[in-house]
Amino acid sequence: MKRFRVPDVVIRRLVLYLRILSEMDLGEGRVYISSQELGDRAGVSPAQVRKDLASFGEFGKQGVGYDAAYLREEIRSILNLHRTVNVAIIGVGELGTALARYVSRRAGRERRYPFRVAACFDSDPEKIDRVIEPGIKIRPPEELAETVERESIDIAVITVPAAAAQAVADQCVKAGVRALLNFAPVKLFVPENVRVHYSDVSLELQQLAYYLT
Amino acid sequence: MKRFRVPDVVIRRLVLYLRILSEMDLGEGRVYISSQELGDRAGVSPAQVRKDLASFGEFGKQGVGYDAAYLREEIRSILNLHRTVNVAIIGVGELGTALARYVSRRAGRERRYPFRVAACFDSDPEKIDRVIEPGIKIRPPEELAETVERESIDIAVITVPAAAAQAVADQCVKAGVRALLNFAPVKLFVPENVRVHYSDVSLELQQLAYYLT
DNA sequence: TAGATTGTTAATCGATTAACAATC
DNA sequence: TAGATTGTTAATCGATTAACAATC
Repeated sequence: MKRFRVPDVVIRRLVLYLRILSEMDLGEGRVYISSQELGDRAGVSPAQVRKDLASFGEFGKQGVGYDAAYLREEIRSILNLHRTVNVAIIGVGELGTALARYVSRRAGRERRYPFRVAACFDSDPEKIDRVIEPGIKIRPPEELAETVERESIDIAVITVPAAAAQAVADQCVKAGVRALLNFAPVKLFVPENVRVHYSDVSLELQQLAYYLT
Repeated sequence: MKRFRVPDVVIRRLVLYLRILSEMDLGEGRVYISSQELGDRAGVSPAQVRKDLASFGEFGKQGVGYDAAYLREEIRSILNLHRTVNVAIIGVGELGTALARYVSRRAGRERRYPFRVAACFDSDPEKIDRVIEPGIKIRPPEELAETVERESIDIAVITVPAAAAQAVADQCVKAGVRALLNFAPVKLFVPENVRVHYSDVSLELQQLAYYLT
């Protein structure tokens, strides 16, 4: 599978499909879902659904549709969600705290939620050793490199002030982290083998403002 | 300006250009910036920059570039950011609180930041009347409609649990809100004259997981 | 003037949609 | 079998890039 490079936007929709399949109640027997229905629920065309899935293999039966439970597990595999994904949160302000708790609580609740908050960091000496959630203690930035190594950190979530974000990103990259989720309102410059996603409230608000009136 | 429909992705980049121009130090005299430099800083090609701007008019001088301060104000106008944009936050858990404080503090600090947290809502009776930031008191959901009207709410930020998000969106739409920023991990179905943007941490983490290995 | 950079058109690239043979 | 739906190819659509005349 994945003979060719698959566009980002396809991966994004795969996550949506997985979510829909995970929320479906698959009580008794085999449940099939058509590209039409999956598309309706995800807000995309049936052709899009079929094409997206076809990037990775043949998962359906003509005339019948897709076995929901089977497709769900196939997508989980494609997305690397069958193993634990270790996350570090850098910057434990209000947002960082909220995210750390959200992710760790959800992991505690849902058996299939693969993300684990493996570490949290803050540069404020006052906060070091504070426990923000059972099992999650705030560490100082000096311990970043060794922790990334020891805990096999896969993704660093950056929730520090904008002015500090690039330096934090540099440290993460140096420590070997290959995926960043940046909440600071700045573009991060990283080597091309490192992937950065952004979550930027101010940007969203500013974009939405355009569509007013 | 805006003779034709401008793609969403252009508006998104306009926000980036605005941010870069706003962060530039425009001390003395006229400062010019070329599409090359603006593009470098925003991470897009110079041709892209010129084409994006050309959707709205002619802002540059051949052989010279763009007057940074002038372009900044033009983009601000295009994006509707010259007037106050009123925001309501629905759901004042940890994330909602963090966002309310972030936006209102930034508005207090930056003279040109146009967003105002005009109201906050939560359905928990315990939280009603609690003040989360000077001038921002939590209101009960029953007051949503009248508040949207009275405060001219432009954008509703939805930070309620996933199970409640669609109902909240319906209420917002009914109350006349035309733009939503949804943090709950669900697709919202709204009339087509209402715009929804999403900020979805779990989705981003799941998408990033794909690129590991 | 000469050099630089815009605004714009044409060419390219890539993603979405339509359509239908294959087949369950 | 007949009806339904997939997987896939071709057609369409739209966005990005390249190139260059206009012009500061």
